[in-house]
Amino acid sequence: MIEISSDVIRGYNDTMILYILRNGPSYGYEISKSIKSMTEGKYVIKETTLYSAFTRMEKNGYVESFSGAEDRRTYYRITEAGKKFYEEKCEEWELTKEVVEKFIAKNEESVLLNEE
Amino acid sequence: MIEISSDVIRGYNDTMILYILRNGPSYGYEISKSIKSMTEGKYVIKETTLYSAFTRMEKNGYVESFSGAEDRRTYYRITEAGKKFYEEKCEEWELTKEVVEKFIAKNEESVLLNEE
DNA sequence: AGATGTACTACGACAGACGTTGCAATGCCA
DNA sequence: TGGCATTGCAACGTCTGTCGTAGTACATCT
Repeated sequence: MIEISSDVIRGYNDTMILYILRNGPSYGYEISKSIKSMTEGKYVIKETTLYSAFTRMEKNGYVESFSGAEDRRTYYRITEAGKKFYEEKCEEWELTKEVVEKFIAKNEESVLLNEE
Repeated sequence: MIEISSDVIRGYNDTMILYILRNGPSYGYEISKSIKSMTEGKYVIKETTLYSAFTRMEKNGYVESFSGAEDRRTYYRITEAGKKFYEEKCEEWELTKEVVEKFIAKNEESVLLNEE
């Protein structure tokens, strides 16, 4: 069973969270459920990772927190800076993907190309 | 100018190095040149990152080092364990890509889908 | 009453990346 | 011949995001 290494996702947890918040405010537990269902259970964010991402992003001005009126939850809303950051991350991802894929062998093809 | 964040590549530096070593033994400086040219300068691995990757991978048994007969370089050769590790990383990458891409908006399309 | 789910916080450890520095040999150009 | 760039590597310490562990508290279900 192959698992996603957190080292890759590292730095993209924020992006995932912001993606969800672009559809409206949400809170920790709901976001973690969203991520799990969107990835069909392939990726489940750790609670500590999630909440530390909130504090980091709030400090950076990418999200704002507010208390729910009827419940004890802490909601988060994406800011303009957060949207901008998200879009930059999307562009960065395209570049990263392009770079990494040059080093990925797809099913045994062309092992001996010896490019340089 | 968008730059690749090291947080994404984190954990894939080893994979890149192993990819190159699959074509035969090499040494630090040559590998860094290869990575740079293969990515058309889009990614340049830091020296410290490279050499610390060598020691880590040697400790893990993914590479073996030996001294060049004619020069003062330290060469590295990929081991069977290294090849196996590399192939696992390739599979992991496919999965990671699939997961991350669910959270990437490609050029303003479908911002309001609200999937859940 | 106890288990499970919801919702969040605090603390500390770990590992990979990276900045900085240092050093030594070589090549080259002026 | 002097100086500078390039090659090639090692040691040190710092930073940051992730994650393990633990704890709190309330709600609901059995």
